[in-house]
Amino acid sequence: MALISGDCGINKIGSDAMSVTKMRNMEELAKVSGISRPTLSKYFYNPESVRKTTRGKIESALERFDYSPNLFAINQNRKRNKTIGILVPYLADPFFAEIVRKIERCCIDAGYWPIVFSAHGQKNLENDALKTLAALRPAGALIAPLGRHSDIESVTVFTNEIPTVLFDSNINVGSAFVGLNNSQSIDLMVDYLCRTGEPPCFFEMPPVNPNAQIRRKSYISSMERLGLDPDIIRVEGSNWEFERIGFEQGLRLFSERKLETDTILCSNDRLAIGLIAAAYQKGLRVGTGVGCALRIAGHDDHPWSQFTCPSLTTISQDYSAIAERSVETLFDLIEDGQSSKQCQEILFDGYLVVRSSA
Amino acid sequence: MALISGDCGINKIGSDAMSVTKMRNMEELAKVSGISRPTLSKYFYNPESVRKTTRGKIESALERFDYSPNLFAINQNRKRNKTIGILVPYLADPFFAEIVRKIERCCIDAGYWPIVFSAHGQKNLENDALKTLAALRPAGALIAPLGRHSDIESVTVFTNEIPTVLFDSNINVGSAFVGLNNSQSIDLMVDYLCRTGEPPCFFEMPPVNPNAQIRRKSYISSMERLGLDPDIIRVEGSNWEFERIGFEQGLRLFSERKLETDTILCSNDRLAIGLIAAAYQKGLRVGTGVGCALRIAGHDDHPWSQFTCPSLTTISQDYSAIAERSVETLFDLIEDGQSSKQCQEILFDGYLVVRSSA
DNA sequence: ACAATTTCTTTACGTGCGTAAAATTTTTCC
DNA sequence: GGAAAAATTTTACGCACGTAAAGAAATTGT
Repeated sequence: MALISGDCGINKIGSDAMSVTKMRNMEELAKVSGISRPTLSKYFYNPESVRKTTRGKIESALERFDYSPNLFAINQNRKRNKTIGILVPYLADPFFAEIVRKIERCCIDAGYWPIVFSAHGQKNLENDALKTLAALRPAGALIAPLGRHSDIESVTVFTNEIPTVLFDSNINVGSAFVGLNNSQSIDLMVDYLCRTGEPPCFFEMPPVNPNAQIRRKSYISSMERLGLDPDIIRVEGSNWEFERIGFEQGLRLFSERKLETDTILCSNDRLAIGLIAAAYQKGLRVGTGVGCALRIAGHDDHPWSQFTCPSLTTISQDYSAIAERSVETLFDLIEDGQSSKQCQEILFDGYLVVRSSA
Repeated sequence: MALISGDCGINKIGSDAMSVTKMRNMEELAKVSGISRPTLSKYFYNPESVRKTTRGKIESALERFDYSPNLFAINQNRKRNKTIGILVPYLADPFFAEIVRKIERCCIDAGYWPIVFSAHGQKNLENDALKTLAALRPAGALIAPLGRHSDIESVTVFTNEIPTVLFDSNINVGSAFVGLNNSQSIDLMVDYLCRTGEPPCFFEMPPVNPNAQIRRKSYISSMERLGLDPDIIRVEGSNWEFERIGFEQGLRLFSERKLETDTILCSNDRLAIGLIAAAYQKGLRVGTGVGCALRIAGHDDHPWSQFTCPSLTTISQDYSAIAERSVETLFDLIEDGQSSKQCQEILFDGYLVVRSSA
């Protein structure tokens, strides 16, 4: 695949880098290289597809003349184009930054061209991104929807046109979903916390997406299964500034001192990061050792949860597995012409990462 | 600008969203709407540019028929296209995630189409991104280079073809640079720390980019100006996992107890986050109050530096100003046909954010 | 109601590439 | 060395749009 990798295009010979003349299009390159344009076209699609001697001629021409095919022209004309759209709700969230990074790599390795969009937590931006994405007529799309704030109809319209795999947050649209088995993971954590200390209350994230609901429900059923009373701390706000929410709600919570347990299970790590900051400010020591007033657990294994004070006990999502499986599923969908059954759901188990906070 | 915003394209009327028939191209829409294709083309470039009655007809057709112009075709054919390439070294770094977010917004508001790339900290990926970007023949590009690991020649070749504004890290290529006045900001911090306690040593970031060098030099001259001995703690590693580096080097540092001052100025916030975690683990209390063993200061006002324990005293970069000015400068460049003088440098002053860590 | 102006339609060509089919050349294989 | 197979060239068309020019239609101002 010559789109991104490979040596074609930019000449990198030291001193005469500036002396290579620029080719305006493939036609010009055909003239100066003595190779016909259709053969060049084949070469740029896949260098291996032309005879070795021809390849040699082309590549030596590429050293003397600066040329790279126009991406817009390529993608307009290919029958099945190689663009993959990626849309996440909030790219500044390291969870998404990280998983996008892995997805991008999978796409590039498979010879596709990933284009990344972020909704920045806003519904209208998500819709805009969907429109732009549709206007690109990509081969497929990987979408982590905003969730509750998604315009379901826009997403549906999109998935009707473009083969789409949803990930992270399932809004039951499109042909497949890849995500975490929240009920398993929450169960695992509740179990661990009850085994090692007081049963946890549940510090809820703003209900921005279905995961919020599923995690709350899982917490409740896990507690009931153990014969315990669920205790849920609801939070206000519906934006994506989870650390701030955790921090501010935490300050209030600790001031009012109305906690009935010393153990708090947070709906996600970013919330826990804010909560730990609030506890620190209030002089409450977090952890499992002597002199600790509070245990705090998170969920997601956020890239920085190992650097909180104390380091955060949490549930790890297998980023690589989710990324790889999402991409694989999408490629299957693309090949099948999305004829397959409706909304296949693929869930990965989370695993417990015990650190110092609980 | 109809590229992203606006109502054209996806029909959002509730019940009959599925009943609208899809137009394959502008020609088809012209037939069913009774408006000629060139006029439609004008409309999609700028809806205001056609008469109101015509606009009404088009928009009512758009409600009955699903159509949005093919982005690849548009960008292939426009004389001056509306694509803006954005390239950052590491998108999972919230600093870049945040600034990209702001840059994107500026571009969209100006009617451009931003496409984001990340080098993920790797030289070869940066080169790949530059090639892909060049193949898009964008109107312009905003690039925060990797820095020391950038392939200067590739970047030079790129900037010779595409109007480019560099930001964050200046490798003296292209027509303009927008960034922070590091020597001013470090000076400000050194001054503050000396005024309020022991003079700081300098915890260096891996020399991944020129900022690392500039900040170190600034620290040295600030200290010398105050008649003090600079004390630099060098770190190993050259990757972008700054928290980990700060944490591991911090553990070693605190074990060996060879610090000659209780005040550490970190080259950036991510390093400081790791360092604070190390101090916590070693039982060293960070802050300015009684019983504190250590003061730690950062640099950049990382989005999460307010949630460290204790919250981080740091230098704030004005993200919005840098983003806006970069985009403005680029647009000037695009208009001028990049005829202007060589490598104009625009620096913003940082300002001190005093929190609890120092 | 008329000319002047603006907007629209018609027609036609350009963009840079993909792609298909037939003709030609080169390579492979026995 | 000749036939079969593979690769390449030639020719031609398609894609979905931008854009330009000339003429027709609608609008404006008086």
